[in-house]
Amino acid sequence: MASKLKAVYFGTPDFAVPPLAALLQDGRVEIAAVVTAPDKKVGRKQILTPSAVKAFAEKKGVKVLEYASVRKEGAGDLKALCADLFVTCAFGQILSEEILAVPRLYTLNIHGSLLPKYRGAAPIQGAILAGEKRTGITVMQTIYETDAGDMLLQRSVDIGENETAGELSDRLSLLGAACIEEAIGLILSGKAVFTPQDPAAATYVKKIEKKDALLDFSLSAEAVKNRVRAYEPWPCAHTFVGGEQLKIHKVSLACGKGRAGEVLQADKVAEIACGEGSVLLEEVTPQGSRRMRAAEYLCGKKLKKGEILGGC
RNA sequence: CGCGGGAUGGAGCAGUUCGGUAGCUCGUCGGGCUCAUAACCCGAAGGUCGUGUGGUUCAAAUCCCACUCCCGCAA
Repeated sequence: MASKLKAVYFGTPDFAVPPLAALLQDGRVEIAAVVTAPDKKVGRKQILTPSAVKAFAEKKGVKVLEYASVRKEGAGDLKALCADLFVTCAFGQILSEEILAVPRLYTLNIHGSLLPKYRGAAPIQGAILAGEKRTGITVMQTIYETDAGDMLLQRSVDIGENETAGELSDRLSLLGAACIEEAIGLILSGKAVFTPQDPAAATYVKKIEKKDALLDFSLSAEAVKNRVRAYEPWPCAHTFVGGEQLKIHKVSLACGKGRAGEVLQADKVAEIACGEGSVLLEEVTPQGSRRMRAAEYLCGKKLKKGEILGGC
């Protein structure tokens, strides 16, 4: 067998860990280095915390390169590694043409959607927001234009009716690991064929922001449910009850009628009217409290029938 | 020292401003009603009010001090 493929892995969050783990176990590949974002201050205590990928790589004894901007600082280091392959996965930074040209073979990206749909920073949330029943992983060339490179392979999965972005992300992450393995096989056997994306079918998903998670009950019940699923576990859909934030982790559909955001029932179940239909709150986190089931929340009598939720 | 909320029977909360008999909804248990029920009616049990054998006081869930744990914001 020929010498190992020398690869550099670019990734940052949890999603990028399983594919890295797969490559590290793969006898055909040698990971020369992992490139990730610098440690960030995290949590109430603002403790400097390494990225998930960095923590994993260090545990495995892999060389870690950290850059606030790999475009500006990393080109020299990366050239010196003489890599055959770059693999990017939820890296969070755009690579320059100069860096993309460094590896001897390809720069591949593992993307969490069925391209050309849901290009961009939040493909998993994008698919859920759109009410898709199916999504998947695409392995394609990383080019300067965001997620627009020619595709090497694609694998799809069903999206569960009640699946959250967090759950789907975990599954796709594992699928991504399998896909990159398969991609390595194709490359080594000389069977790699790259298919261009149809630019006309491309859609983009912007990065999710905290403010996106304030629920708008004038949308249809189904759209509200999709938002709740897409924003779980972060930034977590929420509304306001009596001036206090109420995070909403899980809802189910119902068919009540009322003004958008109106509390239709607050006795046995918490039913909120939407623009079309209604939703039953299933799991929530009141401000200053812990996550709880709707039935427990209702025991505290914080929610009153007829009240209008939303705004702040 | 980043800002803020919280800890009260098994669960979720009120009561703390202005100290004075431990309260609500739900659950549990017993009984009743019913063809039947997670529904309804009657009754009961269950709490060192986070910790300190802390301080003040005739008297502390409530005021003061210290500590522990949980959570939201911000990143």
